[in-house]
Amino acid sequence: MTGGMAVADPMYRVISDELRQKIESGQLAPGSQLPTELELRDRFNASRNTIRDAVKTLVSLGLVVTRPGQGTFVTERIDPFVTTLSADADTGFGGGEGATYLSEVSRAHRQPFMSEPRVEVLLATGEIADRLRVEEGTQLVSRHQQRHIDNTPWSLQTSFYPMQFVLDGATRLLEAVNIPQGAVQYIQEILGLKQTGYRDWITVRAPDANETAFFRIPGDGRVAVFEIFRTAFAESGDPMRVTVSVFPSDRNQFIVDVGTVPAPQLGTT
Amino acid sequence: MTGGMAVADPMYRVISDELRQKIESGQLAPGSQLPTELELRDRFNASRNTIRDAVKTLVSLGLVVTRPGQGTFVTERIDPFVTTLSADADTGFGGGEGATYLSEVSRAHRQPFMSEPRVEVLLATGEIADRLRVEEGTQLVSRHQQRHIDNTPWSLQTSFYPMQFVLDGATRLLEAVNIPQGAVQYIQEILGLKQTGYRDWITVRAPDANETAFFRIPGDGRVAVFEIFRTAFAESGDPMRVTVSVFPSDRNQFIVDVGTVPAPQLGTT
DNA sequence: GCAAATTTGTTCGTATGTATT
DNA sequence: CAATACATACGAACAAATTTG
Repeated sequence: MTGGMAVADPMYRVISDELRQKIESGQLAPGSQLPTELELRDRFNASRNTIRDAVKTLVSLGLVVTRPGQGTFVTERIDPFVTTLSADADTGFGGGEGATYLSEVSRAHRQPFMSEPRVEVLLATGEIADRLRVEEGTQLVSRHQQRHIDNTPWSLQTSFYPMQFVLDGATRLLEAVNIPQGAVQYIQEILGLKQTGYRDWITVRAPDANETAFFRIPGDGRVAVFEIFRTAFAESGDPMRVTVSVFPSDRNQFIVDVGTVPAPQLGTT
Repeated sequence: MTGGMAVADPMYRVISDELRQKIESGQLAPGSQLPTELELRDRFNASRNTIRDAVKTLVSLGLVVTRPGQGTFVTERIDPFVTTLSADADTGFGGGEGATYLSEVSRAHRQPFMSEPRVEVLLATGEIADRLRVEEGTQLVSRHQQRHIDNTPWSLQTSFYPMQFVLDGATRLLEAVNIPQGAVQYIQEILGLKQTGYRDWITVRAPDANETAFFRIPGDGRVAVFEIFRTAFAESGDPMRVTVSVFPSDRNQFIVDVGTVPAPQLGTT
């Protein structure tokens, strides 16, 4: 342990701290414009590059956004969409997916939109094979969808099913069309395979290039994404489906109810 | 729409993309050192500042870490700790807290450590008052704990109880000592108030100054934190406790089980 | 519709500070 | 103490996006 006196913070940090304090105290309101870089340069008696370093840390913290040709603005919070992961445990239908997804969103007075699926046949790779408990190289059907709410890109979802389901008669899994009653219900109707539960595995990571483009978030990883692996189980205890959903963390929150919980109060924080 | 030809990416982006590809393809293994800034400057025929911009975007993406005096290294993944939020629904005890926390961690062959609590009496503020459904300004007891695993800082946890619980006899809530059987159990024993369920509200945000210091994560928001609000409900349906837990997203993942789910396979992704 | 002004983005050069080996 | 490597800071020039006159 060296103890000793603290060294002075670098100048860009002092500047960003002062601006940060002004933002977090509300002195600089959300949506309002910061002084321009040249104004800040004069005000703090620093070079423009040092000002830019200070502003960059604020950008990194998600406190401000910069717009070329316009200026730097205090971030406006997006009204978050809240997904209940533990919805409808009895029916085996999960929160935030398929048929339940649409009704959940409508309930919050928002306009949902779900793209037609992109369907592929592919070979199981490490992570997916692992979760589905099949051999690597097993043939799978993947159904990929983009989901929007109020014209804002909201999530990317890909479900993986064993190709065997199709061979056994669930041919609509291969059609690039939404399944009205939901794939879970469809599989039960055709194959008699009932989903009795699921496990959600929640992680957070930096977005890849596809995700930054679709969600329109910065390409430098400042906005992380949730990646939720949902493994659905049949009565036998075997996995019957894996769904991978990606949500930008700046506009998504999740709820998990355990035990007896009163109905949520809409509009509550 | 202007259509038109795509303009060339800036140089620092071209450089970071090339390095990124080398890292993600495994050509640069985790833990290995990148060429120094001066070497990269010569290799890419750019200025050192431009190289630094490229490296900064990699840092921002969490792909590399820089160490002054040493060099730049490919990030090594931390073996994540996985918390089951839906644990023990029957008993009303939640995953990842108090008594269950210790046993859950031990099960994974890790060494847990929980600090003695810092206890405070304070007035309910907006967010907490809202979730506890009490008036702003109501007196609350807060119990704050730091939790480590294998000497790595793991989470910060603060629980809020109505001060009335203490007045009604649950005086140990005010003592800055761990409650062996857990506060939930203690409250039930003393007050006969049974926790019948809880709601977890999962968000992700940039860490504040305290959190960056405790978790030893960079102060610029590159590593986000989970913030999980757990509102616990009594039989009456009224909230009896709010617990706020903060976890760095680089070393934590969460599981939610809904319906019938087979036991987890340890060591599985 | 266009040109000028404004504002942020990229790139270079240079010098000095700080941490580690 | 010296060498190495990243961190901070300044100055300068030009590019690209946007707004304004």
